[in-house]
Amino acid sequence: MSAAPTEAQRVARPLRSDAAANRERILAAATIAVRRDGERVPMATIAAEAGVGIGTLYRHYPTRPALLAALTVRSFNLVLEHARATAQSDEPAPAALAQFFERTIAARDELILPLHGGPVIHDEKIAALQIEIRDLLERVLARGRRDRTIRADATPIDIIITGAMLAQPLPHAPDWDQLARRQATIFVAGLTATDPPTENSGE
Amino acid sequence: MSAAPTEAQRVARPLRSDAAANRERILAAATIAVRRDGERVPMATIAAEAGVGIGTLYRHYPTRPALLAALTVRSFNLVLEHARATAQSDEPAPAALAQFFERTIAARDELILPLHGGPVIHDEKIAALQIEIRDLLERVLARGRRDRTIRADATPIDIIITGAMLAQPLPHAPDWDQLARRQATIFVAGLTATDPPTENSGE
DNA sequence: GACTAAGCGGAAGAAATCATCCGCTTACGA
DNA sequence: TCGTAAGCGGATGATTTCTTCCGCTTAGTC
Repeated sequence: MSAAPTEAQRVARPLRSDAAANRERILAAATIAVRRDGERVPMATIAAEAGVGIGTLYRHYPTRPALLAALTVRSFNLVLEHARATAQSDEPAPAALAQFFERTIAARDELILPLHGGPVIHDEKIAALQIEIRDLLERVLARGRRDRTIRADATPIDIIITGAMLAQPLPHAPDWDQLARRQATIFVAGLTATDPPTENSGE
Repeated sequence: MSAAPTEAQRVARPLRSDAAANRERILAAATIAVRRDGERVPMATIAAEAGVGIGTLYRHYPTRPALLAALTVRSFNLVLEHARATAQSDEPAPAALAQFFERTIAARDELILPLHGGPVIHDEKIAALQIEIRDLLERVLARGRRDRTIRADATPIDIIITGAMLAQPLPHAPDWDQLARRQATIFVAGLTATDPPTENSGE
């Protein structure tokens, strides 16, 4: 035991450069393939399109769920950055949220978000990211509620779900970009508080 | 040729009663299975859950796309009924659209709508149904535009896409019902014209 | 009740996909 | 430059899934 390098040393060893590059190519190819063919796209297809052998793919991601989890983590990390920018924005809350949707739409080619049916991915990292995103968005919504620019019943989940929907691959709609932007605009308009809530009794 | 029954006679022959019942069970089981496991759920699973042999499944729907097309046709037919009811409603346009979404959410366990990624289904019947639904919704929107209750840039595609999103299976959200209804409410609020458009110049 | 064509079911061969294993190659530290 | 451990790749056996085929059953008819 004492002769071996410590755990920390072994864990800290960085990937060899070719391995790191391959990992990146696999993630990029997998993102495209999954968006195009769905989450059951054959592993061999992903490997071929990444330009690596099937063995290499399986070494980096030993199972399909592991690969899908990696794609999802990467996607939520991107969304998290957007949420951070949104939370730090000085704009009024509705404009900040509109920017959040706009960023999500712009980045949608990179995003694999588990909205569609299929096996759910259980992963601690993903759960943690979701919570962090939720909290950031809640902060924006709370600010909007305080200055009466956001309706009282809106929750961060509403924002996340709508964002995920806007990021879905929609093969049939060539003008999906324009469509998505209008959907976002309409939704943000709906989030905006219509009236100062003088009438306090909910239904 | 002259000795054989005419085409019309053969085409018109109704299904034997057990065959009709099996077809119905297959469609019901397939709807549940596809919503639960995704569109690549094994045909054998569907057959088993329908309580029929695999051979029976394949006779009714000789390929997976044929089965998926049947599910989609059935779903769009349901949506078409909702669209008809919406078009005939005397309510103001926003309330009528809210009802449309409410009906879609209530029926979502029956709906297989091709929003998620995966192979697109090309089918004449489906295309025709989509057009019919679109035209009905356009009528409602036009009415709303005329009396200034619906924003000018909303299109029927916006309504259909949002409806399809609300009908998606979302495995992780146990309170998806409540969530979906709030999403619909927010979206309808966004559809509502904010101001009489006295200011006519666009941005 | 008996006949017949429609329909059923599931065994089985074909095809696709998964996931491993190990000999070869290469990055990188000395 | 050399040594070596990390990494690569694809052939391959196992597994899953597809789809056909045909003998048996049954609804509908006379």
